[in-house]
Amino acid sequence: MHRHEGHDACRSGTRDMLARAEAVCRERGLQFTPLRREVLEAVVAVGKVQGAYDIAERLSAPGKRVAPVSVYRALDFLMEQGLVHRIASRNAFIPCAHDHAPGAGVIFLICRSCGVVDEASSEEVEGGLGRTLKRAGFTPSHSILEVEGDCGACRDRDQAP
Amino acid sequence: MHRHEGHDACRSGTRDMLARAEAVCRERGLQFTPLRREVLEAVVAVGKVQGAYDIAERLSAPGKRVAPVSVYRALDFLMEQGLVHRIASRNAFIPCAHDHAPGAGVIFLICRSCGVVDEASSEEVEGGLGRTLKRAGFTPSHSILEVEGDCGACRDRDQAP
DNA sequence: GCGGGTTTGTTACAGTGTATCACCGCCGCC
DNA sequence: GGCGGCGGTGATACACTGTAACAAACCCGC
Repeated sequence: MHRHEGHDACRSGTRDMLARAEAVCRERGLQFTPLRREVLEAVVAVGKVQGAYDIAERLSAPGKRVAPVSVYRALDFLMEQGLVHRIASRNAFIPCAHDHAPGAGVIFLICRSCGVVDEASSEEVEGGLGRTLKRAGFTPSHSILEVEGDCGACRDRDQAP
Repeated sequence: MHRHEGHDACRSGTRDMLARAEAVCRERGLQFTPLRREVLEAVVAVGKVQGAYDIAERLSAPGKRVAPVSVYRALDFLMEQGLVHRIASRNAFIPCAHDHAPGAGVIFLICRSCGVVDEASSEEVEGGLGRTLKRAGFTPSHSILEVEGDCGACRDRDQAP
């Protein structure tokens, strides 16, 4: 089991993220278009959960409107490439913090006060879940594990104002 | 770790469920009104995931329309009492199969072909998750764990037609 | 240049959930 | 009996989330 390097590392890079996206697309023969880049930039820049309509609004400017449907299409693409995650309990999207195995059991830690989402993983959880499903005679196709609560940073901030 | 008794037992009882609901409400000094009863009946009777609008339609009849907003209010109430669960990945609702500790880490097993939702639990998963959160410095308020896939019954049916 | 695939823009619409206000029924109180 | 409060319901309207369908633009290889 391991845990990743923290938000600073995640946030380290709009640049890193874009570089990763470009690499992924080149490698797979897919187009990393301006719209897809802008949507990814918006998701990474904010770093918190935000809805597709928030992103659309953020990308829109007087004279240049980005329709939600375009954002959805870009997000679908980015999710297929594993660059963005969808948070089901919030109908919202976040950047993928780092490369993890495509089907890996990611645990999303959603802070309800600051909206930052951390990613964790645990072989213990994953193994236990696999055994539980097997015992239940259930064949999984995919699973989501989202935890809402307070992140350490917010707790510290609230306690020492 | 344990697993519950299977769908037959869950389904055993619209009657059991209603009795439980009445008991819960009486005990807590809350009203188990006709509307709330009807909504709970509809959720239990179908047994599969269904949206609030499905329930509203099911309860409506020529001359007696039940508005979705009323269904939502009843569902909110029933969820607060732990009689109904919400499946975030489907925007849908199911009856709570049985009494589990209010905050317990329930695992939802959602069959994508028949729509039946089984509930499981695992101390291994729960313990591992707790340790992972602690290590991440994250204080959970609540979590959801939903797995989509094929239940044993559907797999058997499909393999031996 | 041309044909065929992919991407984007645009409009419209379906599905999900909430806010607001009025009304009703009930209960306790004067 | 009358009055006021309170929770529940009905009804309308609206906000938010997501998708369908079609046309136009773009790119790329031929």
